Amino acid sequence: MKSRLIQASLKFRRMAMLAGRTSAVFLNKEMAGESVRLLGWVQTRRDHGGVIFVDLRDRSGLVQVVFNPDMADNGFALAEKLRSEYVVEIKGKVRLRPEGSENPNMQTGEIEVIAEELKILNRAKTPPFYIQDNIDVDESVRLKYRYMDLRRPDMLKVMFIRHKVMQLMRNFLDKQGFWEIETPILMKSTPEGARDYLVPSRVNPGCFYALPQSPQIFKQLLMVAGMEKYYQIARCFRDEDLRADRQPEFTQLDLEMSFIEMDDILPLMEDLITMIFKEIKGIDIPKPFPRLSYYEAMERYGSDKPDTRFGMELIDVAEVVRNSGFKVFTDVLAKGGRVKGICAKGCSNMPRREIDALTKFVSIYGAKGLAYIVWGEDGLKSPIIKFFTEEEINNLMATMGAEQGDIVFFVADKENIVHNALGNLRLELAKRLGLINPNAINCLWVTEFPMFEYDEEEKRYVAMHHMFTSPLDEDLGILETEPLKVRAKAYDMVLNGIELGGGSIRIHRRDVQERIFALLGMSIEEAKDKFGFLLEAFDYGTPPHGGLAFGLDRLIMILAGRDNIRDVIAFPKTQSASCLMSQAPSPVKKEQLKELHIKLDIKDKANN
RNA sequence: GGCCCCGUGGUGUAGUGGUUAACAUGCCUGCCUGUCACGCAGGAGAUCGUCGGUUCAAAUCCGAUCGGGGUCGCCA
Repeated sequence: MKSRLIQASLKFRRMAMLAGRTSAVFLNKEMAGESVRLLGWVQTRRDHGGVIFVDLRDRSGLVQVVFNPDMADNGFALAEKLRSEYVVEIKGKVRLRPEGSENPNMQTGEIEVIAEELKILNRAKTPPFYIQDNIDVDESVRLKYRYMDLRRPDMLKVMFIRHKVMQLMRNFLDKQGFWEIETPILMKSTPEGARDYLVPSRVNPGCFYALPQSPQIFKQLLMVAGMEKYYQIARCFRDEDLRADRQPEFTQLDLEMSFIEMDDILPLMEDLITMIFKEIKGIDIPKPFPRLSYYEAMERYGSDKPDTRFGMELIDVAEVVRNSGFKVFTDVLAKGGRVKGICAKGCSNMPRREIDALTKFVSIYGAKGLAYIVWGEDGLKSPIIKFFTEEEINNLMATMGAEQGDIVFFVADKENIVHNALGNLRLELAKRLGLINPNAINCLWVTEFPMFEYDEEEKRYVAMHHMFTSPLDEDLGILETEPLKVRAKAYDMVLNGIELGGGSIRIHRRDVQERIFALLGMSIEEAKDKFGFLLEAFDYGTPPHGGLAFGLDRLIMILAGRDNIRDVIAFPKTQSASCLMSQAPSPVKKEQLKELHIKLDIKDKANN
């Protein structure tokens, strides 16, 4: 990875030179004897009484500056006053370090700068934590002093990668004929999907804008508008609970194209992503990416974003156990549920308490139990073995592909619970057993998502992707009769089990769109109220179109080898959606609320 | 909204009923001409997140609350 990144960073070093300033890591042996002007922060000061060493840090790296007592203008006395994070300007000469005092651990360790002039541009309070990599500091402290945290080389590197990726995307899409077009941040609240962030309108009392969950509707309107190829690096807002890979505001590479089908857009997106991995990491990802149907992904991996860097697939054992004497399994099957298992290779010596822990683990996902059979050195051991005949057991172990030394685990329940529980158990076991090669990059597409899911709470169908997603042509006939079987022209790109992006081919015919609205239990009037402008637009010559959006933060997270997206966002929010640095959100003055015609209805907390 | 983990000098930790609240690092002062996590000597720095309870006695036990993280639900 380094070569390309360093090549790229050379550019900003040249820029620095133009400003009459030299970046720290630009200095090298060949520059010995040259006069330079350095600007940056004091990393460390080592005061030996008669000589002072200062490691000067700028965005590019570190260089050692030497202060001797014979400096002009009292420079040495000034150097004695230097402290960590002071901002300084140093003029001096580059020279090779005396023999034996080179520092091979430092990129500029062969040289040093003899200071001739020192100017303290600004002093600094003692930093709350070290400005260096691999610090062990509570994240809340880092977030409170984010501007300090970002000075750390690790964080600078992440920000640089992020910048580069955005430039690569823009270049790539520009060359492909995409136009970068901005869409409104203040827009109309729409039903479905995530909870909106609302913004009150002062001039329209009682009315609210919503911040976009994504530019979805506008990008479709841009297709109606004949832009043909649009993209935007767009900020999106969703007022839902946070996770390690979810922030209330996040960034998407959003794009849309006219006159395309799935087979036009998927290869193009593969080109984009593989190019980025090549440029940033020097990794070649083979194309085309494998495609898995949603059905296959769920059946084999129990997930719509399968991590296929390892096997341990889910295996259906319904036919083997259907007529057995084990009521837990047979009852579930009789009620239309599923019984599936996974085989953990070489785990037969797993201690009982660990198996109990796994049982607890699957209960998180609603599984009522975790059946298991251990195939140890002295044969099979299991609390459930007594319910089966020998033939059934042999059959079961054969179906599971189990051998001596393995454990097989089973979950019996409703289909979604079985898949969710085993899918996550599979990942958990892989993590514990170290089955995942951390350097592997594994990309695939999941396609043929169902159009609808049934929402038990609302007692109606809801769109799985969104309500503008086109059904597969061959499934249009069963739209009203068997809606749950209708598949969508929707696709997700999955990278190492992380959903990187997703999109769909959109409905461009009004009649189909109205049938979808009807199925979602939305009357024409309601649809007109919510999306009238879009429906109306569709009447004026809408081209077939489709698109996709990538989660930029997640992509950067993977590229930078991080395990949460806070680390790749300059100023992220905490799990409670607040900013520890700026203290947002915060109460506002009564007058501000009054102007907005808003009265608060909360208990006692912060009621102005 | 549920479950789990965490909260002690600036930072990271130790301390599981009675301690002068310990250690490392950082910080301050002095000394030191080749260090690079410089070294040496000395010093300052903590109402143990907050509130309440139990107890003769609480950093320690209990309850609540606040803050941070993970996760389920939720969210593409």
